[in-house]
Amino acid sequence: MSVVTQIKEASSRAIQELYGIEIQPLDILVNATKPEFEGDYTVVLFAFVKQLKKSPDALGQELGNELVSNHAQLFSGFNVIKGFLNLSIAENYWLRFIGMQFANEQYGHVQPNGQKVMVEYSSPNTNKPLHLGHLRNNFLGRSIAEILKASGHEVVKTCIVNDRGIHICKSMVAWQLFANGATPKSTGTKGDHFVGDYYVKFNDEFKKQVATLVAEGKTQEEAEKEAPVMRAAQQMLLDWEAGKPDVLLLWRNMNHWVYEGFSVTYQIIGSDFDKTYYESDTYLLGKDLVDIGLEKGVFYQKEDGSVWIDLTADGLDEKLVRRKDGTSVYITQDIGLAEQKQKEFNAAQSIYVVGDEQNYHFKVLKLICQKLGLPSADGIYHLSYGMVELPTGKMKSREGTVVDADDLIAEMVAFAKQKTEELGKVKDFTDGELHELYDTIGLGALKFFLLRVDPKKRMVFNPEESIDFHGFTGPFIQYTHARIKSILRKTGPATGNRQPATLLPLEKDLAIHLETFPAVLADAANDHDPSKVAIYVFNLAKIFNSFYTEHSIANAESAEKKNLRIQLAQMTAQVIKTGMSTLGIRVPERM
RNA sequence: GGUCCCGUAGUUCAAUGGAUAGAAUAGAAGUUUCCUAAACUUUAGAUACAAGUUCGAUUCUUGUCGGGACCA
Repeated sequence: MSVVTQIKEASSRAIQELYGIEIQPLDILVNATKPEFEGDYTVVLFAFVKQLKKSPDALGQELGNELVSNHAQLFSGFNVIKGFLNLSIAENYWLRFIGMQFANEQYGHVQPNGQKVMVEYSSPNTNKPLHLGHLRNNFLGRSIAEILKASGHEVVKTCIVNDRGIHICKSMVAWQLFANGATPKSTGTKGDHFVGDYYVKFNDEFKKQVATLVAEGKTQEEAEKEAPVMRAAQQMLLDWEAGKPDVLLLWRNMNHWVYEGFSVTYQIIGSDFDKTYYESDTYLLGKDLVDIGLEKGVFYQKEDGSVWIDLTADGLDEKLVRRKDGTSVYITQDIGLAEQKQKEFNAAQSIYVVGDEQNYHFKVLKLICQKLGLPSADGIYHLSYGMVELPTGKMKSREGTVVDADDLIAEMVAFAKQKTEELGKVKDFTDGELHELYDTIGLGALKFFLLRVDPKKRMVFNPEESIDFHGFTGPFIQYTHARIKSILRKTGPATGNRQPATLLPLEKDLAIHLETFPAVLADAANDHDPSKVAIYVFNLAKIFNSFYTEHSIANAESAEKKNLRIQLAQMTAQVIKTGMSTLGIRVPERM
């Protein structure tokens, strides 16, 4: 049990003992004590002074006495300042903690709790390659899956591929017009980029045709409707729905090229899925649910035959669920897919990693599922993340300001190579080891940059400044790990039974910080927020670096000190490794 | 027009209603006969504005201004 939890529970019991009043441990606020005061953890008393009819000072003294006398192995003393009860944790407690955990490779992992969680992420369109925004999605999805696993959940990772619709038809039309039978192979192009290029060509041609039509006297709107390439794309979609063999063949080919390209990128960034759904298989789902909803009175039919749900009582609008021509809409498919996933996996929780422009959509989706009585409805959670913007503003594919995922990764890796060569610390590495190191550092920097921010918030990516390996970055943490490993190679491992009697302040800081790791992971899992782990691991590395410059490990004052410091170093490396792995980031042995 | 989100150092990010608002970076000044200087130490710098709620507000409420998203 964590120290903070122990303090909360002990305080709750003490208040019960002293005053006969029940206060839940969860309602007791415990913070790390500010550095300018004496103590390690602080109980904030203001919240109870009214209820207990005590002055903050008297309450602090009484509670402090009660806690210290009943838990001598945990607390070594206390002081009260204003309404704050500052508790000092016994040094022995930290020493015991380090002695018990320093070699535990599973430290931070929780025993399986039998709860199954689905994480749907990535979810690309098949008409263009991945960009920076997709990377945030992929890193978040992968990371939250790892964090949930570490928290004892069984995780099923899924992906829904948007492989049908007007967007892919546009690429298909352009390919027919301009490709002359070219393929990714014949042109030496990565498949997703190849198809994306035709999507761009379509738009260029479309613009040209619209301009011509406008020059001939059409309105903009008419021109956009009548442009031959647009008509062709729409016809293509109808033909696809009708199952025209040559259209289906082309569609399969182009999607296949895209998947080949994606799989290369996924391999590099570490995205994988237990189950991939394709919209071409799922887009008709949910139709039967509309009828069921009508029967149940959840939905209603308008005179024109269209079917709606009235969500005004829940503070939302009325929402269309089936058009008057009987075709279903986006949300209907999602309800159908939610039902199918539930039948297939029966997960308690279903997390959708999707951008915040769909906040409303997911509110509606969850509400409708609840009203339809789907068993999985309450477990729907939209892990909503903000857009990644450039210093110049939004990325716009039309203006060519989109940051391509493959390009960016290549740049990061190249920068890692350049920096590594400048420093010249790993000249004895083989070519294979070097490439692995560059990948580790370059991708580590990129992943850390995108994960260190609260997912909900929009963030700015500055291509020049964001490629930085100093400070609050992945490589900073990787470097700390490598340095620890280098020490451990020289000192050999710690033994369990030799420890000094006391701790220096920097040693204690490390121990305290290491002790909170499981709580941080639990917090990150609860809030679906990998940034908490990122911030934690960064702080741990920083504390270690201060400790490292101040105190020698290999040449410590005594054999006991040396052993303790090796234990601390070993455990720090372990927690960095575990923490970074939940972010999908590897840490090198040397760099 | 309606609904929702966001405004914190020059910049990029922190801060479950709690003590003097933390980091990083950019700026200034230092640290290498000693475990990897991709490091460490010191220094300066911010809650958009105005009310309210209370022992206490970056956090909650209302309004203003600014930015963004969604729904037609």
